[in-house]
Amino acid sequence: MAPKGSKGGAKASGDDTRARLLEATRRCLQAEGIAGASARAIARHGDLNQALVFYHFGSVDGLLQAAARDDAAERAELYRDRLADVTTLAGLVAVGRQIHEVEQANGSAAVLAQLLAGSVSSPTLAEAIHDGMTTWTDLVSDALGRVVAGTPLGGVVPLDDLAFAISSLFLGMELMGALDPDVDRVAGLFASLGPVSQVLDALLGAKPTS
Amino acid sequence: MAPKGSKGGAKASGDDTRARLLEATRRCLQAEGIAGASARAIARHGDLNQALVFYHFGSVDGLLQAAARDDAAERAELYRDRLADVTTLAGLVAVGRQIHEVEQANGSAAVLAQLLAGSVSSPTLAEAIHDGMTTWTDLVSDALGRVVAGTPLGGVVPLDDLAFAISSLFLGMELMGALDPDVDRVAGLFASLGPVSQVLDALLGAKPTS
DNA sequence: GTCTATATTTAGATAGAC
DNA sequence: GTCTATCTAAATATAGAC
Repeated sequence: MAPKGSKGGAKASGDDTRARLLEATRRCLQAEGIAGASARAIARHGDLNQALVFYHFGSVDGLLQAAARDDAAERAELYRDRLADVTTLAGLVAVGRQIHEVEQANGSAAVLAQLLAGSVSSPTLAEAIHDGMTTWTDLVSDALGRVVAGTPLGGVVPLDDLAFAISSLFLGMELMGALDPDVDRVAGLFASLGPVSQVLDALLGAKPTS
Repeated sequence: MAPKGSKGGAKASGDDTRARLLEATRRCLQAEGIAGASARAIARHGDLNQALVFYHFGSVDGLLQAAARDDAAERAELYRDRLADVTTLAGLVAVGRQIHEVEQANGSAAVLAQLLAGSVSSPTLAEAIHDGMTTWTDLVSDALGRVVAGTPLGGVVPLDDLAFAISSLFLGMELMGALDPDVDRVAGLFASLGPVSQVLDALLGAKPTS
């Protein structure tokens, strides 16, 4: 299953190994957390050799930074289109619900939370996360702008502050929701937030366009 | 400054050491994160001997559990009265703002976030955090109940789900806000959320009692 | 209860064979 | 590029002196 032999013109070269290391990092962060994400532990999660971490990324911290940037790019890619269609609060909640479902299978918010926890002792990791976060909050901010446009809240709501809050909400929920995995509180929240958002849309006089 | 001699009838006994270890744990989690919270690192932050961790708490994980329970108790103590007075959304936002200010000086949410990050690899730590979290979310849930009572949202809003969301929001904001400590985004959010909550209170026809 | 070793394991990181 | 072997530092945890 591991493509290490010389096969045709395929590059058995390091690009594949780098990708596998990044994927192993994600899985390790989910299973063991940032405190358990050693070079050896990461390598185990991808059936790789521990030394490859340092050959390809210089250090464990370097690998974590790369994972942070890689994850951010993938996240933006995944949700850009969905968020671009949002024009109402109910629509935003619906997309949030979808994102949570993807996230459940995906675990990328859990990974991000672990990376954030690790960033307190690594300024370089903090910077890598910060960079990736802005592209994400920009997407949310644009969606919010369309939601409040033409409502009494237009001009009153600080879009970027609220985008920051919504992003934080997702992250925090993922962290707290992991406390008892039996009940999916986030799913429950979105389910009952549907009706609430419709009430609020009505109160705000929103005009759905989609 | 360290009370280690035999002084009058004061107990130079272990109670004081336990408290100092717990305080050192808080400081260490804030400065080094869960990944750097070793017995030695914690001891350094309180000018204590590394072996005391194991004598008093059995293991590093045991100390982290104790810190989680201790923090939860202190948090409930601190905010119970403030939240008990909340009857409007604007009032809730105002209290949230106060809590954030205390938190800025205090750092307890940052500590909690680190403990949560560590809980993925320690079921016992997860349980300790979970226990402390419910008393906190109960307080928020009660406050929310008073806010929506008599508004169109009464009966529509699931109080416990929303309390979960609000608690998650605080936690996530603290994590994300640490990314660039120059700008206090949380303070900015609360500042501009004041007017918004007043608009919403008006829309909901809330009748302030305080 | 507190300290000084110390035994044991695991961590990050590198050298050198292949 | 990948692997084995290895150096060094740091971790958990304990034993035993005080």
